[in-house]
Amino acid sequence: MEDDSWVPPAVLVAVDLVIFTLRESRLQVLLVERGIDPFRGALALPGGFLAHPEEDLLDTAHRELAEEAGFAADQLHLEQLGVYGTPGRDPRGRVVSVAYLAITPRLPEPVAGTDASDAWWIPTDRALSPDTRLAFDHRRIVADGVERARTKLEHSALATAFCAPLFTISELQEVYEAVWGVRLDPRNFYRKVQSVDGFIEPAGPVRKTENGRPARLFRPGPRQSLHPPMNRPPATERTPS
Amino acid sequence: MEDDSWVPPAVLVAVDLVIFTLRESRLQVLLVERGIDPFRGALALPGGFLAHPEEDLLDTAHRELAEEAGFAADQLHLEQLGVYGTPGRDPRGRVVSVAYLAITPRLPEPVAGTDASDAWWIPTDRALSPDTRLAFDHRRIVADGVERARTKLEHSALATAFCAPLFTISELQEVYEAVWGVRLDPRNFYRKVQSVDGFIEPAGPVRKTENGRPARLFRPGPRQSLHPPMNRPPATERTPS
DNA sequence: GTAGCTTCCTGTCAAACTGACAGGAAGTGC
DNA sequence: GCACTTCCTGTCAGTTTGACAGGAAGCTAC
Repeated sequence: MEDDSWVPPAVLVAVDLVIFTLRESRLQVLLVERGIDPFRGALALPGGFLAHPEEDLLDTAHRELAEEAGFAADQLHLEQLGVYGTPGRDPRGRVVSVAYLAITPRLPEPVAGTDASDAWWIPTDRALSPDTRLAFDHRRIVADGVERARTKLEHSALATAFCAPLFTISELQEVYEAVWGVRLDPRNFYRKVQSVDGFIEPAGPVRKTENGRPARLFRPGPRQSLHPPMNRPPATERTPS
Repeated sequence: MEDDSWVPPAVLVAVDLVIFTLRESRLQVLLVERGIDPFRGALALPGGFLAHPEEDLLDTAHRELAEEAGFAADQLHLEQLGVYGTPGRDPRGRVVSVAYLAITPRLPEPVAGTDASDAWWIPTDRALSPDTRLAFDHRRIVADGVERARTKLEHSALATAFCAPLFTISELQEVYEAVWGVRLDPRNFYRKVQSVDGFIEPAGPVRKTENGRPARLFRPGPRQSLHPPMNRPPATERTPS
């Protein structure tokens, strides 16, 4: 500060994406196999550096989302997760990475026509298990993403981002059960979810078939924050069998 | 990506601090008057660039905290708030700023012996009012900080960070009332706050005098997350007279 | 000392919410 | 038709919430 000729140091800024979806009733995250060093062969979050010095961070996230996973901007939830800038987290040099949390409904095909062709949906509990090797500090970032999703489910309408535009109440319950790793009583869930003011609203008299009695369809309501919040049961912390 | 000679762009990384405290029963934020262009004379959050290319972000935050406000590392709560990297937010060039949220108990002297001598505690509602000119996008950052504090008060023990090591229940209530901008019933607050498991614990038979009947003292409990959460009343959104 | 003031703390009560559970409604396949 | 599925409505006891009464324990004024 005292030295007028002092110039602040410049660092590389990257964007990493934690993309969540629900598949086979489990919370899964999109990971790519790295084709280059460092961490060649390890799994990593999709992401990359700013394309040019004036690219907005959110634009970078959207661009990577399209390039690496083929997602259009408007079909998913996207929010900032945090910054990860510990020196030494990237062996190539100082890289500050901005992590974004993206949530998408289950898509017809896993990952189609992507730039990084070696991309897979991995259940989060497997991604976080000790014997899965993740590049950089991406294990921590995934863990933070899971934690964020868990708490946001309590007092925001985030769960609907996992669902198609129209969904049934049991589909919504499936989201809560998968992310929280708990079983919920369908009847109490049914009552609760409809009593929270602008959470979900009925979508016409339309119905839908599968196996049993047809279920009513709902769409996301206007409310983003839930009052009163959804009640997370005292953590059995076991994935529902 | 296709061009092997492509080099990712480097940008400047700064750290900004949203430092909250409680003074005169109001939530206040520490702002400094800028002595240099751009935004000379406007109010801004304390902060600065990385001192050297290998400085950790959290270290930068602690260093600025000490330099600009004279706070030691261990006497306050510090957490990451978010990243602000819109191109054009700093007229001098591309700057990506990492905002940290700091919370400190009320201190004997406002701001003593600081580097930036023109620092003041400003009530947040005044800082956010239209006729206060804040530098850069700091208005947005302060607003995000307030919002973060409000929601974290609901389901974390953050409120105790505003208090001295030992505090009374009414002091704790004062925090909730100031940050939420609501009046709470002391009797219900008293009951609720003690029923939440590890939130606060009694600190000896010690007492303390002021004006009326002496109050029992408490210290922060081990629990960081509150189950069940504190209940935020349906937003009158008026500061308590 | 007592009256009057302050703030702190305990207790009560009705309304609302929660968790556990019974059982009927509306589809499917056989 | 029957068995089986899932969806939806209801009941009921235990807990939590919000509103409020009133006593306890300090201070100051007289």
